[in-house]
Amino acid sequence: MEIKTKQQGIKVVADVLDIVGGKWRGQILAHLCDDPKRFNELKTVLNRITSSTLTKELRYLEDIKMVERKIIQDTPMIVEYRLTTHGMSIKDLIYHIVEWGLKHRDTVFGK
Amino acid sequence: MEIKTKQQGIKVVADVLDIVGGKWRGQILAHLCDDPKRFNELKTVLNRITSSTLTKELRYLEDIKMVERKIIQDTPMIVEYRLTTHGMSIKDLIYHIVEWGLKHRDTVFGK
DNA sequence: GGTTTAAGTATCCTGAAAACTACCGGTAGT
DNA sequence: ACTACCGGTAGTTTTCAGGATACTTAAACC
Repeated sequence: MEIKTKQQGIKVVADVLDIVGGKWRGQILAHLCDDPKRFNELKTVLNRITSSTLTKELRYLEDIKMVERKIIQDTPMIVEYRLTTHGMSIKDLIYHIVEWGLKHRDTVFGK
Repeated sequence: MEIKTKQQGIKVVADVLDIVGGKWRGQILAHLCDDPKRFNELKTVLNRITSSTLTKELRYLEDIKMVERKIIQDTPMIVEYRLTTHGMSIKDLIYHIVEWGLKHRDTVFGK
């Protein structure tokens, strides 16, 4: 659990940004930080995402054990998505991202 | 400089990930954390990036004031890229990214 | 019987990011 | 004269994430 070489550190950065990157994954994780959300709740709050894309992203996040899908009720179908215990660890990182963004948005986003 | 609403926080996350996301930008910034680097140094260390892509990414990072381009010598041409004082602030965030990656890579990248 | 709601699937399609290829001007080396 | 190095630019092509659109299953309400 340590950086042995420079290149190794860079690879970690690339890998993490691969998980959290893309148009939606970061936002989905950020939304799940607070509390579990149902499929259509996520769909509403993530303006303009389509069902198929949301499904794809959620399946990916499940695969990497960040998010779990829980069927709350069969009929009517109620499904809840929440961070796994492991996924919770992303909260801190997201907090740091928001912190940096708030401090530096003006310079970077040119206002 | 504060989060007023939930949606605002999410937008910050999306914006930051937009800067640092993509295939190369995070890696370029990570490499520049340690010390300034010349164009071809970056090109070598970022395996498989092409000149045109590297140029595009560097211009973008210049535009948002994260990186500065400095002509060290005219002939032979020597150009150095370094983080701006402002850009230095990303070091901490990258450190947090690496830290999270090292702790969680095994679960997430399935080993 | 028709419509609505929830949580999706299945296809096809598009647009933007990145790759590929070729080229430039100036200099130094052989 | 030829080649290689440095830091690019220009134009085209490929790739694939994400978007658009339509459909599904099962129950519940009107």
